[in-house]
Amino acid sequence: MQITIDTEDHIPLFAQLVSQVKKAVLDGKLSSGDALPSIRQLANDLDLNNKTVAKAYSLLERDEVVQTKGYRGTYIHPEAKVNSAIDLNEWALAKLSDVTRALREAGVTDSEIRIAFTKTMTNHTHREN
Amino acid sequence: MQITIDTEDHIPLFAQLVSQVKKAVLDGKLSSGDALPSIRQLANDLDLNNKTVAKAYSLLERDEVVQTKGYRGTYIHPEAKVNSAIDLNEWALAKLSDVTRALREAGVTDSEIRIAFTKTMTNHTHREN
DNA sequence: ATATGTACCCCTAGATCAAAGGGTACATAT
DNA sequence: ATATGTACCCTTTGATCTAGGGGTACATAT
Repeated sequence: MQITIDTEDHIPLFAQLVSQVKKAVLDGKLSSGDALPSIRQLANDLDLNNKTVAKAYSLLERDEVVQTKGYRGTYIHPEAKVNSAIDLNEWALAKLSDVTRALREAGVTDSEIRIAFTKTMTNHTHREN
Repeated sequence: MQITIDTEDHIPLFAQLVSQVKKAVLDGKLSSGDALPSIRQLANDLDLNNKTVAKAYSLLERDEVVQTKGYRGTYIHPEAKVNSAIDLNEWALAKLSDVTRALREAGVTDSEIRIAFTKTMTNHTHREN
């Protein structure tokens, strides 16, 4: 498969990787069971840092577009085609948009909304990347 | 009425003002129709900036704890006692907490939640303080 | 030995924001 | 003239976040 990264682009590198893999799946250029290059391999080829590629891969795994088989490498997920069409982030955006609109209509200040938001994010026993 | 401000406290000055006025209303020390000191007057007494006091007053007005009558000054709102018990910010906190919990359970990253949040806040044609 | 994904630690460079203050100006009414 | 709330302008301080990188280590299996 072909992956091109534009370092000049304003879109984060890991995000470019993620969407390119998803696009390749939707276009049929990658299908269930296909092997992806290893993290270190791809990082080397594209002249990216390991962690940038690792981040993209872990996001793809969470979206079930990719399956990691430990030391055996990373492969396209059986349900990849379906899952590539689902955009978790857009759903999150919609959900948050609903709430903030309701809060604003109730007279809550933007500033207050932000403060309440960061409070929920810091209190809520955080881990994650 | 008595208002004491603790500059050393981690709680914002305007927030201290707001909660002290609400508390005074709940305790019956201030009741409907009572006049509050003017913004400039109170700022001078407490050695605060005008804008800090003005911010507190405008929040109190939004919460309908206080009523501003233009050049005639600021007075306690008829419904002040009821409205002093309502905490808009806690409600906002609860609402946001619900959504972020749902998003997290769906596998959305904290980072992604934050990004989606700021997107809703910036896109949504903002004004406000 | 070597390669796999993964999990930590630290760091930098930007951006954005809250809180508070400083200043100036305005219409309104006394 | 004076006082009222209000609406702008701009600034500083400190905090927090993203994206990205650097490094090191680990268990697993070939």
